[in-house]
Amino acid sequence: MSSYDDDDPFEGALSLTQRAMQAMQGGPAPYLEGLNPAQRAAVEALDGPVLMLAGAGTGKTKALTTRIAHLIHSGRCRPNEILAVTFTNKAAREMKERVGRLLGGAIEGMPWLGTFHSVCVKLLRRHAELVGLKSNFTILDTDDQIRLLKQLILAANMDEKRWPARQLAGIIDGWKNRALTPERVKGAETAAFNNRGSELYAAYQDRLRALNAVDFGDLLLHMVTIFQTHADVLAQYQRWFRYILVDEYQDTNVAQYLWLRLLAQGHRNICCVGDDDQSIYGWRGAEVGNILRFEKDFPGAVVIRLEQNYRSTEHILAAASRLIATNEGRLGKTLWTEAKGGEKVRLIGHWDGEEEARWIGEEIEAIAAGRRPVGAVQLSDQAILVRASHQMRAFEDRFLTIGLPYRVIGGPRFYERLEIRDAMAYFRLAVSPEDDLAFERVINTPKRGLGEKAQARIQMMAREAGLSLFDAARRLVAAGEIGGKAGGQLRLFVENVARWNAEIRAASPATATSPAEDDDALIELDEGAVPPANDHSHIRLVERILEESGYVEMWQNDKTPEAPGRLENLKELVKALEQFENLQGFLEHVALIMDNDSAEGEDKVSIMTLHAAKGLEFPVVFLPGWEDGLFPSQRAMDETGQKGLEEERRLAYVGITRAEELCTISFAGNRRVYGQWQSQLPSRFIDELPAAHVEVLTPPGLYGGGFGAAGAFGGAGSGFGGGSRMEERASRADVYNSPGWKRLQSHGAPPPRPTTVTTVDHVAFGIGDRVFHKKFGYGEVMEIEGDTLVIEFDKAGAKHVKAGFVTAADAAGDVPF
DNA sequence: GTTTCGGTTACGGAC
DNA sequence: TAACCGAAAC
Repeated sequence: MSSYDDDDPFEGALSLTQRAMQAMQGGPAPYLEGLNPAQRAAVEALDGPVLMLAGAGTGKTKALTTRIAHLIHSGRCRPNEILAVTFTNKAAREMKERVGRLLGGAIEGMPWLGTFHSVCVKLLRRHAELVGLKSNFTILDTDDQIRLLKQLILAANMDEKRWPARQLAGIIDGWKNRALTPERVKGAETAAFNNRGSELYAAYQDRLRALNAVDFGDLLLHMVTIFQTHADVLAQYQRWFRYILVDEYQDTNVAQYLWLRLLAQGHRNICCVGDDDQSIYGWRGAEVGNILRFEKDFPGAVVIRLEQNYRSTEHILAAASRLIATNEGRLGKTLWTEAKGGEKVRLIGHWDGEEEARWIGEEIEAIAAGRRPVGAVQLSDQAILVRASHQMRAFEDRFLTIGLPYRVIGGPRFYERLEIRDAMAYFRLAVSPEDDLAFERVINTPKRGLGEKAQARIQMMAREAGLSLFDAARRLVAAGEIGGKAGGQLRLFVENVARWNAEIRAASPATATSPAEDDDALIELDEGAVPPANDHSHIRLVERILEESGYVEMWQNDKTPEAPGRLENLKELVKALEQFENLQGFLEHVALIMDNDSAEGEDKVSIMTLHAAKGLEFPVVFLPGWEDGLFPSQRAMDETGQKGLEEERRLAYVGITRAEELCTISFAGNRRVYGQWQSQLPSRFIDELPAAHVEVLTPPGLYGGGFGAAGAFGGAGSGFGGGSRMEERASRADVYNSPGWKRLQSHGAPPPRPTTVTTVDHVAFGIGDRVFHKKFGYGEVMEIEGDTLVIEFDKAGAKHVKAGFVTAADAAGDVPF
């Protein structure tokens, strides 16, 4: 065990321990103060299996991080002997920071705190050869995965249209989630994917191995395989990881479950934290059963419930609790709060989705202006949580129009963007020219005249000679077998890649191909992220790669409106490299990083899906689109029936419990679905809200104000408003019988419109009118040709625009509505 | 080899 | 509706 005592990789860890020891000599652990009894119990039950059932907003992370601090502080183990896994990088980061703060500022020193995937990557790099890989394997993302599968489907002579690669990817992911290797699948599920599923799965795994690559599912699957087939390796880690902690346990799939169970088998020092009511990832393989079964898996487990909520008002909590109570098979928790009073959950119906967006926009502005009885007035205190990402558009459109700053969380991610993936492929190729997938991606990007024919020749040469595509290309160039312009371009490409690679090797000879192998000492540097002491030569190299490859030039010459943004993103990518010591470290990091919460400081409204909102909280929350079919989602109900409906209900529960002070649920009577207008029914979940904790608002645009104000939802005595009857629930029937409701549904073919809002379609514009366009901004009408206007925009210049896309800008520069 | 066209599909999404 | 993809047109 001397290898880590005198080596420096653990320096952070040791200093953390030392600091903890010093703190201990100073008296009892200070961090234990401020915990409530349940939290304290969860922190102090250090040995043996513990299940922490932590309701929304009950201080789960506090308990978890304090527990880690306590493990270290009490001398039970060193930081590097704790395995702590989360699902997202964000959660891992937050945990690291908070543990560090508890123990006095150190954030390094916990090499095994990370996501399931990042921990598995580290382990798998160490034991790659046991599953036929080299330790420098690459990690494919979904995009690469699909392209690979497409090739295999075509190779199997199947019609890619009838049997799309996406679907096969889903099937294979499902198998991997359940820890099924191709051999295990063979017997069962032979009917999958036109009876070819298991065969294609096997072919895919072979192909991955040949490429020295893995997909995300493999990270877990391979480790489970290794643990199951190499008792010595498993035993080594069982000894090493003396304490195991798992966050969001309700979201674990079978593979993760097996992985954890194998590791915990010996000492059983495993603490799982979760909330069965917040299990919302069943559709991607999560098994609520894992958490429901914990006490059976680990007999004698201590079960601790965190039920005191510190986040929401009593109305919000009551609404959420009542709703979730409809689900069956819960472990059961009773959330309570000391907070009294506050606003009731608000409910409002709208004519259509656009009006809903308009109303929410106004409401957000009213709150930001302090015109609503909530303490929070920042835009960043407010969030809109939708069921499906396509719902975001109505809000984006509206907010662009009125100039309300917003931020979409979890949209298309930075590292998934086309230009970033292209650039990354160049970097991958420079680091390892034998990366065939990277080669394929950029060989003709920018266009080098190397089309299908030329690429087929490279492929053939590679297959015949057993070479990588790059080496095959090099050989073809050397032999002068590809002539003309293409030949010259290919030569240039090959020379470039070879040169870049040589420079990388010269810069860091040790890491270029074969990482040091020291299986005994489980020593790991913490990620590739290294602060200063960095000459930034790799930054200059990367800039040159982008220049010399012609990639930057390609976008500079591109006249499409996206091009400038893409160049901007490339700059950002180069900047991100500054955090890393070398290119290899960066590539490793990026493969597992999916969140991009850059520019968090700005004051903007957040828009995100309910899934993305888990773990977050906001003073003000809007929950639009509560309509049957949309939420609960028809697809979820079709796929898994009652089970799906219950998961949707948990999603609703997650949504409501994100709110601290004010929660507003809304629905629309009409909505466009796939371009078709449909009339909608309010969500059945609205029936399940407790009337006493809900206030029904009157929608705008309904003359007479009958809806809500005059007793919609039953008025006093039959639903909302009957404050004394906690158990009384709102009913959709109340909605239908209300005078306002009939006006919320359209009855004919024409696209519905809010009755009292004037649309601009038929507003006649004149030459010289000031107008507003949501993309181009303000401008002046120069010419009119039928319904097309020629507008000189202040910022964007002259454009031809259909009249329907602009609104009249009044003198104040404001927008109508 | 590249661009355009037309038919199809989409709307749960972390790593 | 719009975005995407493969096939036909250029």
